[in-house]
Amino acid sequence: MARKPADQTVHVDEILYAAAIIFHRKGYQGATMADIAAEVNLTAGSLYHYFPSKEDLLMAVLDAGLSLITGKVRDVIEGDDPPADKLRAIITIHILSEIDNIHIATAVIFESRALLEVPGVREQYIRQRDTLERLYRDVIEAGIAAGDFRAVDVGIFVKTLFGALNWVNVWYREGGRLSGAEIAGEIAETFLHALTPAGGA
Amino acid sequence: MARKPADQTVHVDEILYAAAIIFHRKGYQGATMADIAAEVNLTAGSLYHYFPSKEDLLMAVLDAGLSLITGKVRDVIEGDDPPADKLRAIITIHILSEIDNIHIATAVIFESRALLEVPGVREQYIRQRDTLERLYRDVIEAGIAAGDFRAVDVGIFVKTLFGALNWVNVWYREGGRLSGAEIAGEIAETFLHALTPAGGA
DNA sequence: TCTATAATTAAATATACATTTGATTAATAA
DNA sequence: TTATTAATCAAATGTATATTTAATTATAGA
Repeated sequence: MARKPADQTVHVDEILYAAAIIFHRKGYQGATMADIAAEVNLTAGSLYHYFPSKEDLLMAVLDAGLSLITGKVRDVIEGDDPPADKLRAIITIHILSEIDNIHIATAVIFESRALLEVPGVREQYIRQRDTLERLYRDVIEAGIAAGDFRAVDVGIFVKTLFGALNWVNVWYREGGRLSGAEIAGEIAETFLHALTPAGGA
Repeated sequence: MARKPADQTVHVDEILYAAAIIFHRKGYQGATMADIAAEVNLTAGSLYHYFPSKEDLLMAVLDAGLSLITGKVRDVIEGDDPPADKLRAIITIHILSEIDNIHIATAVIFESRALLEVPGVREQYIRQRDTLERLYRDVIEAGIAAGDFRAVDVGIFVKTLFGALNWVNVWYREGGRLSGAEIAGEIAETFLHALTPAGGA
């Protein structure tokens, strides 16, 4: 036994996804290379053919997760709908994307800390995270400027919103009382309401 | 060298606090008993004089954290102020307590996952968490019943709120732009606004 | 068909801990 | 004072696990 037939060969993306699953289940430090390998029917050593180290594997997962959400949010934000519509749309797509990629999304939230000490990686991660944050900030600032939103502290508001969005990964269960879309709608409504100017509808 | 003079002797609570610091810094799995011991000038083995295992140490930290917040919130909730005042007050005390005990609070949020597989502990933890959640639910339901709040989905709303509150631990830095009280005020305002009935002030 | 390369494995390396054990010394109670 | 107990340590134990190595086999291209 050595190289497997072509149709059983594993692809990098599958390993990345398997890693996300295991990181989600056991946390980065609790996950073993053997766990991850088993998820794709390989042995631990084989993973090194694809990733130079466990740390690199985590980096790849985090990068994939942040890029994914950022990409989706950015797609939705194009155009010139009013800020309220944009905000509702990005909150919705953000939540739906998370739920749809819950292993990767949860890894981003919980396991990024493990890399925050690795210099170089840290900056890269923070940059990516700030990029996403800025998309939200811009929409909210535009809404305030237009008088559509109440004048909140945008920095705090965005952190608050992100906390709420991230936390969805923690409590969401498939087949629960509400669908992902319903949850997204409810949460979007909460934050839209929070921005409604005094006296507004 | 063996037993230290009485005035240098370490107390259980100090170990618990040291553990919280290290768990916060490295995560439960990344923390070594030696790290924790070093924080109180002991050797790893000595910790077993106080806690039967690393897992028990984590349990103690989580328990302390949840009890702390629940206690503070419960204190504030007594009396019969209107729901809006109560909600503002508990959000505020919740955030201030977290910030004031950031190592323990962060451990509760990030490291409880490590114990969620240990049966017995899991139920205990979930029970404590639900107790806290119920305090919030009750206030919000009372507000809705009184017509002071808009009729949100209370389950989702509370999860959303908790996500936001928990996340404060992640981004809060001492000496930042705003004080803890200002942050708490801003966040409380956000959620109060979110509950304002349509047409209300 | 032959050859180079890619994918894979089993087994070896090396280390890093959690926990245990058996002393050793301070404090305290008798 | 003297025994008992509490607090501590250094050193052993044993295991778990990231990573490396050397071999093996499939695949694809010439």
